Amino acid sequence: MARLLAETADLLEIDGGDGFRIRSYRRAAEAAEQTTVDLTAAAGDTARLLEIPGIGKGMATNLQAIATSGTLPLREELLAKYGSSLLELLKLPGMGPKTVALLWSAAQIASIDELAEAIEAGRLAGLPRMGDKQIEKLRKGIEDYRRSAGRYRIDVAEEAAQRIGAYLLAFPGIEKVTPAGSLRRGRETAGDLDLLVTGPACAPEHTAGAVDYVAAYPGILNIIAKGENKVSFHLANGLQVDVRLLPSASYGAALQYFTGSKAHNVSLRQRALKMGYTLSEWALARLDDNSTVAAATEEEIYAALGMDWMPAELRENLGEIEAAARHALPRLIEKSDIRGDLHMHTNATDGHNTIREMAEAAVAAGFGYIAITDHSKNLAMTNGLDDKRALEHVARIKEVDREMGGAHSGLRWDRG
DNA sequence: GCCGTTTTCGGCCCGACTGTTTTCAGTCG
Repeated sequence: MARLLAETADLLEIDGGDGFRIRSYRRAAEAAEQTTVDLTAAAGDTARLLEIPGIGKGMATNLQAIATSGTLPLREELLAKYGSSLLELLKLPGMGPKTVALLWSAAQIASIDELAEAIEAGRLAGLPRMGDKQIEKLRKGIEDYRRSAGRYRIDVAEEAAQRIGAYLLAFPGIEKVTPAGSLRRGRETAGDLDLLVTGPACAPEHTAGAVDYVAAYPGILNIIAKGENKVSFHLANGLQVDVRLLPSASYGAALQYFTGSKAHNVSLRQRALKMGYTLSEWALARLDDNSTVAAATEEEIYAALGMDWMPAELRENLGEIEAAARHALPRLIEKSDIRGDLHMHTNATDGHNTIREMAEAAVAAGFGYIAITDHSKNLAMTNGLDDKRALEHVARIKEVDREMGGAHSGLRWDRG
């Protein structure tokens, strides 16, 4: 349902529809994706649908149409006019609805393949806003899109963040590098990597040296954009990295802004406006005289908005803004809440560390208990413990427990 | 098309970067 509503928003945009109506479809798509209400089951209950923020009378009707017919009339109408392959064009970088509409009306281009052909045939030259650079950008965009599309596992993004961070910190005048975006929010995947950088080298008007240094990072495949405050590039694995240089006075505002999520930020800025403020990546400022209210830390920005600061993991616009205003944020499970580990392999089979090392690491992590769960011998396991080695292993566990002052009160051996 | 702590009408988030349009439109995050 969310996808169909989002597609309808895209089609409306290509069609030149009202921007606010388009935004309503986007908002409804997000609402459909995030709600815990079973929309198919609730389709007959209009009042229930209307309780969902972003769903009004029209969207309730749309959801009901999707539940019964699998689509909605407006989407069908627009698809009949434009065809579904137009939607794929929007996925190319730099390609928005206005450009798609232009290509469609001026050159009858309705798909990525047709666009590639038109570029090869030189049919784009002479169209409005289609200079050499723009055409080359599209050509490159098609290449990139066909090669790599999608999101990256968080550990991939994390490793890239560490490597780039170490490189950046070597530049004189760069003092701090902080990953923002989905990496900071602890999502499982990241679409791109946002790195915020501050220090004397990031002072306004004096960023040129630092910008050049960023753009000289050895792992860069190609530079997407390079300005006064920002450098965007692709790494060899296709991951897009946005590096932003900020004065420390704005660091909190920028960190808040680039951590997102987008939905969280939109809600937060609406709240700011209602309170007579405007929130940007530079500061929370008064609407009337533009004077800064808060900017240096996230804490003071949230406080000025009448809210508690919240961990980045909560910022998905799923009720956390209201909860923070009521001072009723939930406590997140932290690493320190983990009491033990019930699945550990040692180097007796396919682990990498000894019993003693595992036990010491567990103590250091504050665990109350661990379970050593090495493999027994079976057909699939080449290095599993036979009965004799297993008994020796247990004896060694008892020995380590004794050496480390344990009472081995709960020690037992179960053959699995 | 949605929404409401002055409103059922009249609003709706904000700024950077790019390319090409001599003053700005389009895209992006």
